[in-house]
Amino acid sequence: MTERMIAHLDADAFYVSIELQRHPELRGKPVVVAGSGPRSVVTTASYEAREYGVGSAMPTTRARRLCPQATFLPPDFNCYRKAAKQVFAIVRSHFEQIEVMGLDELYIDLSEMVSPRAAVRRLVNEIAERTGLSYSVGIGPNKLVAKVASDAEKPKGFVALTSEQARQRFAQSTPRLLPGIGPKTSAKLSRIGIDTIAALAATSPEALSEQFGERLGPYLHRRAHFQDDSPISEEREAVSESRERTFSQDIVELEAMYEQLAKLSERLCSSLQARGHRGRTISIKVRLSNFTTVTRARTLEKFVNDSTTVTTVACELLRAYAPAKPVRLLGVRVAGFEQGGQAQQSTQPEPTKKLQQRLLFDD
DNA sequence: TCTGGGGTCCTGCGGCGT
DNA sequence: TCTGACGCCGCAGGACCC
Repeated sequence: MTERMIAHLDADAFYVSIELQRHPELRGKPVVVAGSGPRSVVTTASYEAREYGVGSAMPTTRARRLCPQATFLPPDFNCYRKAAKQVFAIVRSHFEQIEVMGLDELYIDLSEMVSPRAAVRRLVNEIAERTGLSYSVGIGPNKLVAKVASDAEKPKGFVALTSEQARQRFAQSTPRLLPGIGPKTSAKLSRIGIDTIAALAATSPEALSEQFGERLGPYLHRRAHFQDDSPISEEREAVSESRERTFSQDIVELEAMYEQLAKLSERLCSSLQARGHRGRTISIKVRLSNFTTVTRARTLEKFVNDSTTVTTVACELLRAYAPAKPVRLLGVRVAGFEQGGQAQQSTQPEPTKKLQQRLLFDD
Protein backbone atom coordinates (compact mmCIF):
# COMPACT_ATOMS: atom_id res chain seq x y z
CA MET A 1 0.00 0.00 0.00
CA THR A 2 1.33 3.42 -0.88
CA GLU A 3 1.92 5.87 1.93
CA ARG A 4 -1.09 8.03 2.64
CA MET A 5 -0.97 11.74 3.27
CA ILE A 6 -3.89 13.49 4.92
CA ALA A 7 -4.44 17.14 5.78
CA HIS A 8 -6.79 18.36 8.47
CA LEU A 9 -8.04 21.95 8.18
CA ASP A 10 -9.47 23.42 11.34
CA ALA A 11 -10.91 26.95 11.38
CA ASP A 12 -9.57 29.26 14.07
CA ALA A 13 -12.46 30.36 16.36
CA PHE A 14 -14.79 29.95 13.39
CA TYR A 15 -18.01 31.54 14.67
CA VAL A 16 -16.19 34.39 16.37
CA SER A 17 -14.18 35.12 13.21
CA ILE A 18 -17.39 35.46 11.23
CA GLU A 19 -18.91 37.72 13.87
CA LEU A 20 -15.80 39.92 13.78
CA GLN A 21 -16.33 40.51 10.08
CA ARG A 22 -19.72 41.99 10.97
CA HIS A 23 -18.37 43.79 14.04
CA PRO A 24 -14.82 44.85 13.15
CA GLU A 25 -14.77 47.24 16.12
CA LEU A 26 -14.57 44.14 18.37
CA ARG A 27 -11.27 42.88 16.92
CA GLY A 28 -8.65 42.24 19.59
CA LYS A 29 -11.30 42.21 22.32
CA PRO A 30 -12.88 39.34 24.25
CA VAL A 31 -15.91 38.14 22.29
CA VAL A 32 -18.14 35.21 23.20
CA VAL A 33 -20.73 33.62 20.95
CA ALA A 34 -23.32 32.11 23.26
CA GLY A 35 -27.03 31.62 23.71
CA SER A 36 -28.83 34.12 25.90
CA GLY A 37 -31.16 31.90 27.94
CA PRO A 38 -30.52 31.19 31.62
CA ARG A 39 -29.38 27.65 30.77
CA SER A 40 -27.42 28.36 27.61
CA VAL A 41 -23.77 27.50 27.00
CA VAL A 42 -20.86 29.08 25.15
CA THR A 43 -20.51 28.10 21.51
CA THR A 44 -17.15 29.77 20.80
CA ALA A 45 -14.90 32.27 22.55
CA SER A 46 -12.31 34.54 20.94
CA TYR A 47 -8.69 33.88 21.89
CA GLU A 48 -8.81 37.07 23.99
CA ALA A 49 -11.77 35.69 25.96
CA ARG A 50 -10.06 32.30 26.34
CA GLU A 51 -7.32 34.04 28.33
CA TYR A 52 -9.92 34.60 31.03
CA GLY A 53 -10.74 30.93 31.12
CA VAL A 54 -13.83 31.11 28.92
CA GLY A 55 -14.25 28.01 26.77
CA SER A 56 -16.71 26.11 24.63
CA ALA A 57 -19.61 24.28 26.30
CA MET A 58 -19.25 26.36 29.45
CA PRO A 59 -22.48 27.74 30.92
CA THR A 60 -22.97 31.32 29.74
CA THR A 61 -23.58 32.45 33.32
CA ARG A 62 -20.12 31.26 34.28
CA ALA A 63 -18.52 32.86 31.21
CA ARG A 64 -20.10 36.18 32.22
CA ARG A 65 -18.62 35.89 35.68
CA LEU A 66 -15.16 35.03 34.36
CA CYS A 67 -15.10 37.79 31.77
CA PRO A 68 -17.80 40.39 32.39
CA GLN A 69 -16.18 42.84 29.97
CA ALA A 70 -16.59 40.46 27.02
CA THR A 71 -19.11 41.16 24.29
CA PHE A 72 -21.68 38.36 24.16
CA LEU A 73 -23.28 37.69 20.78
CA PRO A 74 -26.06 35.23 19.94
CA PRO A 75 -25.12 32.52 17.42
CA ASP A 76 -26.34 32.94 13.84
CA PHE A 77 -26.03 29.49 12.35
CA ASN A 78 -27.48 30.40 8.97
CA CYS A 79 -24.68 32.87 8.51
CA TYR A 80 -22.05 30.34 9.65
CA ARG A 81 -23.44 27.74 7.25
CA LYS A 82 -23.15 30.18 4.36
CA ALA A 83 -19.54 30.93 5.21
CA ALA A 84 -18.75 27.23 5.53
CA LYS A 85 -20.36 26.52 2.17
CA GLN A 86 -18.12 29.11 0.58
CA VAL A 87 -15.01 27.55 2.12
CA PHE A 88 -16.00 24.03 1.07
CA ALA A 89 -16.57 25.23 -2.49
CA ILE A 90 -13.05 26.66 -2.60
CA VAL A 91 -11.58 23.42 -1.23
CA ARG A 92 -13.56 21.31 -3.70
CA SER A 93 -12.37 23.42 -6.60
CA HIS A 94 -8.81 22.21 -5.90
CA PHE A 95 -9.16 18.79 -4.26
CA GLU A 96 -11.29 15.78 -5.06
CA GLN A 97 -11.28 13.69 -1.92
CA ILE A 98 -12.44 15.61 1.10
CA GLU A 99 -14.40 14.74 4.20
CA VAL A 100 -16.37 17.45 5.94
CA MET A 101 -16.52 17.00 9.72
CA GLY A 102 -18.68 19.90 10.75
CA LEU A 103 -18.97 23.55 9.80
CA ASP A 104 -15.42 24.36 10.77
CA GLU A 105 -13.22 21.42 9.88
CA LEU A 106 -12.45 18.97 7.12
CA TYR A 107 -9.95 16.37 5.93
CA ILE A 108 -8.30 16.29 2.52
CA ASP A 109 -6.64 13.23 1.00
CA LEU A 110 -3.34 14.40 -0.47
CA SER A 111 -1.94 10.94 -1.20
CA GLU A 112 -1.61 11.22 -4.93
CA MET A 113 -0.33 14.78 -5.07
CA VAL A 114 3.06 15.95 -6.31
CA SER A 115 3.74 18.78 -3.87
CA PRO A 116 0.94 18.48 -1.35
CA ARG A 117 2.21 20.87 1.31
CA ALA A 118 2.59 23.74 -1.12
CA ALA A 119 -0.87 23.03 -2.46
CA VAL A 120 -2.39 23.21 1.03
CA ARG A 121 -0.51 26.43 1.80
CA ARG A 122 -1.92 27.97 -1.36
CA LEU A 123 -5.36 26.74 -0.37
CA VAL A 124 -5.40 28.34 3.09
CA ASN A 125 -4.04 31.56 1.63
CA GLU A 126 -6.82 31.59 -0.93
CA ILE A 127 -9.46 30.89 1.74
CA ALA A 128 -8.08 33.74 3.85
CA GLU A 129 -8.09 36.14 0.90
CA ARG A 130 -11.55 35.28 -0.31
CA THR A 131 -13.38 34.79 3.01
CA GLY A 132 -11.20 36.46 5.64
CA LEU A 133 -11.18 33.21 7.65
CA SER A 134 -8.00 31.70 9.02
CA TYR A 135 -7.35 27.97 9.32
CA SER A 136 -4.83 25.83 11.15
CA VAL A 137 -3.45 22.89 9.19
CA GLY A 138 -2.19 19.52 10.30
CA ILE A 139 -0.62 17.06 7.85
CA GLY A 140 0.19 13.43 8.54
CA PRO A 141 0.05 9.85 7.29
CA ASN A 142 -3.48 9.45 8.68
CA LYS A 143 -6.44 11.40 10.03
CA LEU A 144 -5.37 11.03 13.64
CA VAL A 145 -1.95 12.59 13.17
CA ALA A 146 -3.39 15.31 10.93
CA LYS A 147 -6.09 16.16 13.47
CA VAL A 148 -3.77 16.37 16.46
CA ALA A 149 -1.19 18.32 14.44
CA SER A 150 -3.74 20.91 13.33
CA ASP A 151 -4.51 21.63 16.96
CA ALA A 152 -0.89 21.88 18.07
CA GLU A 153 -0.09 25.43 17.02
CA LYS A 154 -3.40 27.22 16.76
CA PRO A 155 -4.20 29.79 15.46
CA LYS A 156 -2.77 29.83 11.93
CA GLY A 157 -0.66 26.74 12.59
CA PHE A 158 0.89 24.58 9.91
CA VAL A 159 2.30 21.36 11.33
CA ALA A 160 3.36 18.28 9.36
CA LEU A 161 4.37 15.15 11.29
CA THR A 162 5.01 11.45 10.80
CA SER A 163 3.45 9.03 13.29
CA GLU A 164 6.82 8.64 14.97
CA GLN A 165 7.29 12.40 15.25
CA ALA A 166 3.78 12.72 16.68
CA ARG A 167 4.56 10.03 19.25
CA GLN A 168 7.67 11.91 20.35
CA ARG A 169 6.16 15.37 20.27
CA PHE A 170 3.07 14.48 22.30
CA ALA A 171 4.66 11.78 24.49
CA GLN A 172 4.20 13.76 27.68
CA SER A 173 0.74 15.10 26.79
CA THR A 174 -2.40 13.77 28.40
CA PRO A 175 -4.17 10.96 26.50
CA ARG A 176 -7.16 13.34 26.45
CA LEU A 177 -5.41 15.04 23.54
CA LEU A 178 -6.28 12.08 21.33
CA PRO A 179 -9.67 12.21 19.63
CA GLY A 180 -11.70 9.26 20.88
CA ILE A 181 -10.42 9.59 24.43
CA GLY A 182 -12.94 11.69 26.31
CA PRO A 183 -13.21 12.72 29.95
CA LYS A 184 -14.43 9.32 31.20
CA THR A 185 -11.79 7.21 29.50
CA SER A 186 -9.12 9.71 30.44
CA ALA A 187 -10.15 9.59 34.11
CA LYS A 188 -10.17 5.80 34.06
CA LEU A 189 -6.71 5.74 32.50
CA SER A 190 -5.49 8.11 35.19
CA ARG A 191 -6.88 5.85 37.90
CA ILE A 192 -4.65 3.03 36.67
CA GLY A 193 -1.63 5.30 36.53
CA ILE A 194 -1.69 6.21 32.83
CA ASP A 195 -1.42 9.99 32.55
CA THR A 196 0.58 10.45 29.35
CA ILE A 197 0.39 9.27 25.77
CA ALA A 198 3.81 7.67 26.24
CA ALA A 199 2.53 5.67 29.20
CA LEU A 200 -0.51 4.59 27.21
CA ALA A 201 1.68 3.57 24.27
CA ALA A 202 3.87 1.52 26.61
CA THR A 203 0.88 -0.44 27.97
CA SER A 204 0.17 -3.65 26.11
CA PRO A 205 -3.10 -4.05 24.22
CA GLU A 206 -3.80 -7.11 26.38
CA ALA A 207 -3.48 -5.14 29.60
CA LEU A 208 -5.71 -2.41 28.19
CA SER A 209 -8.26 -5.00 27.07
CA GLU A 210 -8.57 -6.21 30.65
CA GLN A 211 -9.60 -2.74 31.73
CA PHE A 212 -11.48 -1.45 28.71
CA GLY A 213 -12.73 -4.48 26.84
CA GLU A 214 -11.68 -6.32 23.70
CA ARG A 215 -12.37 -3.50 21.30
CA LEU A 216 -11.58 -0.35 23.21
CA GLY A 217 -8.34 -1.71 24.70
CA PRO A 218 -6.50 -2.35 21.42
CA TYR A 219 -8.05 0.80 20.00
CA LEU A 220 -6.53 2.93 22.78
CA HIS A 221 -3.16 1.31 22.16
CA ARG A 222 -3.31 2.13 18.46
CA ARG A 223 -4.37 5.70 19.25
CA ALA A 224 -1.33 6.17 21.49
CA HIS A 225 0.90 4.94 18.65
CA PHE A 226 -0.82 7.36 16.26
CA GLN A 227 -1.97 4.46 14.10
CA ASP A 228 -5.20 5.01 12.21
CA ASP A 229 -6.35 3.51 8.93
CA SER A 230 -9.84 5.05 8.79
CA PRO A 231 -10.60 6.25 5.28
CA ILE A 232 -11.56 9.66 3.98
CA SER A 233 -15.22 9.24 3.15
CA GLU A 234 -17.30 11.79 1.34
CA GLU A 235 -20.77 11.26 2.73
CA ARG A 236 -22.65 9.01 5.07
CA GLU A 237 -26.33 8.38 5.23
CA ALA A 238 -28.05 9.64 8.33
CA VAL A 239 -29.44 6.93 10.61
CA SER A 240 -31.54 9.10 12.89
CA GLU A 241 -32.80 12.59 13.47
CA SER A 242 -33.96 14.29 16.62
CA ARG A 243 -35.14 17.50 18.23
CA GLU A 244 -34.77 18.40 21.85
CA ARG A 245 -35.25 21.39 24.07
CA THR A 246 -34.06 22.46 27.47
CA PHE A 247 -36.64 24.63 29.19
CA SER A 248 -35.68 27.82 30.94
CA GLN A 249 -37.80 26.55 33.83
CA ASP A 250 -38.50 22.93 34.69
CA ILE A 251 -41.91 21.57 33.70
CA VAL A 252 -44.06 19.75 36.23
CA GLU A 253 -47.44 19.28 34.54
CA LEU A 254 -47.82 16.25 32.28
CA GLU A 255 -50.13 18.19 29.95
CA ALA A 256 -47.44 20.82 29.39
CA MET A 257 -44.96 18.05 28.57
CA TYR A 258 -47.33 16.58 25.98
CA GLU A 259 -47.60 20.01 24.41
CA GLN A 260 -43.82 20.27 24.16
CA LEU A 261 -43.53 16.76 22.70
CA ALA A 262 -46.08 17.71 20.05
CA LYS A 263 -44.09 20.81 19.11
CA LEU A 264 -40.83 18.88 18.93
CA SER A 265 -42.46 16.12 16.87
CA GLU A 266 -43.84 18.66 14.43
CA ARG A 267 -40.47 20.32 13.94
CA LEU A 268 -38.80 16.94 13.58
CA CYS A 269 -41.35 15.55 11.14
CA SER A 270 -41.34 18.55 8.84
CA SER A 271 -37.58 18.11 8.55
CA LEU A 272 -37.89 14.35 8.01
CA GLN A 273 -40.45 14.95 5.27
CA ALA A 274 -38.25 17.55 3.61
CA ARG A 275 -35.40 15.03 3.50
CA GLY A 276 -37.63 12.10 2.53
CA HIS A 277 -36.68 10.15 5.64
CA ARG A 278 -38.97 7.76 7.48
CA GLY A 279 -38.07 5.62 10.47
CA ARG A 280 -39.49 2.79 12.56
CA THR A 281 -38.08 3.56 16.00
CA ILE A 282 -39.48 6.47 17.94
CA SER A 283 -37.82 7.47 21.17
CA ILE A 284 -38.10 10.16 23.76
CA LYS A 285 -35.42 11.63 25.97
CA VAL A 286 -36.28 13.03 29.39
CA ARG A 287 -33.85 14.95 31.56
CA LEU A 288 -35.05 15.47 35.14
CA SER A 289 -34.32 18.40 37.41
CA ASN A 290 -31.47 16.43 39.01
CA PHE A 291 -29.97 15.95 35.53
CA THR A 292 -30.56 12.22 35.31
CA THR A 293 -31.41 11.40 31.73
CA VAL A 294 -33.53 8.52 30.52
CA THR A 295 -34.59 7.38 27.07
CA ARG A 296 -37.57 5.28 26.15
CA ALA A 297 -38.14 3.80 22.71
CA ARG A 298 -40.67 1.87 20.71
CA THR A 299 -40.22 0.24 17.33
CA LEU A 300 -43.23 0.20 15.04
CA GLU A 301 -44.05 -2.17 12.22
CA LYS A 302 -44.22 0.62 9.67
CA PHE A 303 -41.84 3.39 8.72
CA VAL A 304 -43.29 6.75 9.65
CA ASN A 305 -42.56 10.47 9.48
CA ASP A 306 -45.94 12.02 10.24
CA SER A 307 -46.22 14.18 13.33
CA THR A 308 -49.52 12.63 14.45
CA THR A 309 -47.99 9.19 14.86
CA VAL A 310 -44.71 10.46 16.28
CA THR A 311 -46.50 12.70 18.78
CA THR A 312 -48.86 9.91 19.84
CA VAL A 313 -46.06 7.41 20.43
CA ALA A 314 -43.88 10.00 22.16
CA CYS A 315 -46.71 10.90 24.53
CA GLU A 316 -47.45 7.25 25.25
CA LEU A 317 -43.80 6.64 26.09
CA LEU A 318 -43.80 9.63 28.42
CA ARG A 319 -47.04 8.55 30.08
CA ALA A 320 -45.60 5.07 30.71
CA TYR A 321 -42.40 6.52 32.16
CA ALA A 322 -44.24 9.04 34.32
CA PRO A 323 -41.36 11.31 35.39
CA ALA A 324 -41.06 11.42 39.17
CA LYS A 325 -39.35 14.81 39.21
CA PRO A 326 -39.72 18.09 37.32
CA VAL A 327 -38.42 17.89 33.75
CA ARG A 328 -35.75 20.24 32.37
CA LEU A 329 -35.40 18.72 28.89
CA LEU A 330 -37.56 16.79 26.47
CA GLY A 331 -36.46 15.28 23.18
CA VAL A 332 -37.98 13.25 20.34
CA ARG A 333 -36.02 11.04 17.98
CA VAL A 334 -36.87 8.98 14.93
CA ALA A 335 -34.34 6.29 14.02
CA GLY A 336 -34.03 3.15 11.94
CA PHE A 337 -34.50 4.87 8.61
CA GLU A 338 -35.68 2.82 5.66
CA GLN A 339 -33.66 2.11 2.48
CA GLY A 340 -29.93 1.95 1.89
CA GLY A 341 -29.76 -1.76 2.74
CA GLN A 342 -29.55 -3.11 6.26
CA ALA A 343 -27.31 -0.68 8.01
CA GLN A 344 -27.21 -3.22 10.81
CA GLN A 345 -23.81 -4.73 10.15
CA SER A 346 -21.31 -2.12 11.10
CA THR A 347 -18.53 -1.99 8.56
CA GLN A 348 -16.59 0.19 10.92
CA PRO A 349 -14.17 -1.53 13.22
CA GLU A 350 -13.10 1.62 15.03
CA PRO A 351 -15.19 2.74 17.97
CA THR A 352 -14.69 6.34 16.99
CA LYS A 353 -15.43 5.86 13.34
CA LYS A 354 -18.26 8.28 13.22
CA LEU A 355 -18.54 10.81 10.55
CA GLN A 356 -20.80 13.54 11.42
CA GLN A 357 -22.34 14.54 8.17
CA ARG A 358 -25.35 16.07 9.72
CA LEU A 359 -27.73 18.93 9.34
CA LEU A 360 -25.09 21.19 7.97
CA PHE A 361 -26.72 22.87 5.08
CA ASP A 362 -30.37 23.41 5.55
CA ASP A 363 -31.18 27.05 5.74
C1' DT B 1 -20.37 25.75 38.21
C1' DC B 2 -24.56 23.74 37.24
C1' DT B 3 -24.30 21.88 33.04
C1' DG B 4 -27.12 23.09 24.76
C1' DG B 5 -28.39 20.65 20.61
C1' DG B 6 -27.72 17.35 17.17
C1' DG B 7 -25.55 13.53 15.95
C1' DT B 8 -22.85 8.41 15.87
C1' DC B 9 -21.37 4.20 17.76
C1' DC B 10 -20.66 0.72 21.48
C1' DT B 11 -22.03 -2.33 25.26
C1' DG B 12 -24.82 -5.11 28.05
C1' DC B 13 -29.03 -7.26 28.78
C1' DG B 14 -33.31 -9.67 28.04
C1' DG B 15 -36.76 -11.77 24.98
C1' DC B 16 -37.54 -14.83 21.39
C1' DG B 17 -37.12 -18.26 17.70
C1' DT B 18 -34.53 -22.20 16.10
C1' DT C 1 -41.85 -31.91 26.69
C1' DC C 2 -37.87 -29.80 28.49
C1' DT C 3 -33.28 -27.73 28.23
C1' DG C 4 -29.28 -25.36 26.54
C1' DA C 5 -26.69 -22.94 22.98
C1' DC C 6 -26.79 -19.52 19.70
C1' DG C 7 -27.93 -15.56 17.04
C1' DC C 8 -30.85 -11.71 16.18
C1' DC C 9 -33.33 -7.81 17.63
C1' DG C 10 -34.90 -4.12 20.52
C1' DC C 11 -34.03 -1.37 24.40
C1' DA C 12 -31.48 1.58 27.63
C1' DG C 13 -27.53 3.81 28.91
C1' DG C 14 -22.98 5.60 28.13
C1' DA C 15 -19.17 7.84 25.74
C1' DC C 16 -17.71 10.77 22.42
C1' DC C 17 -17.65 14.44 18.78
C1' DC C 18 -18.54 19.26 16.76
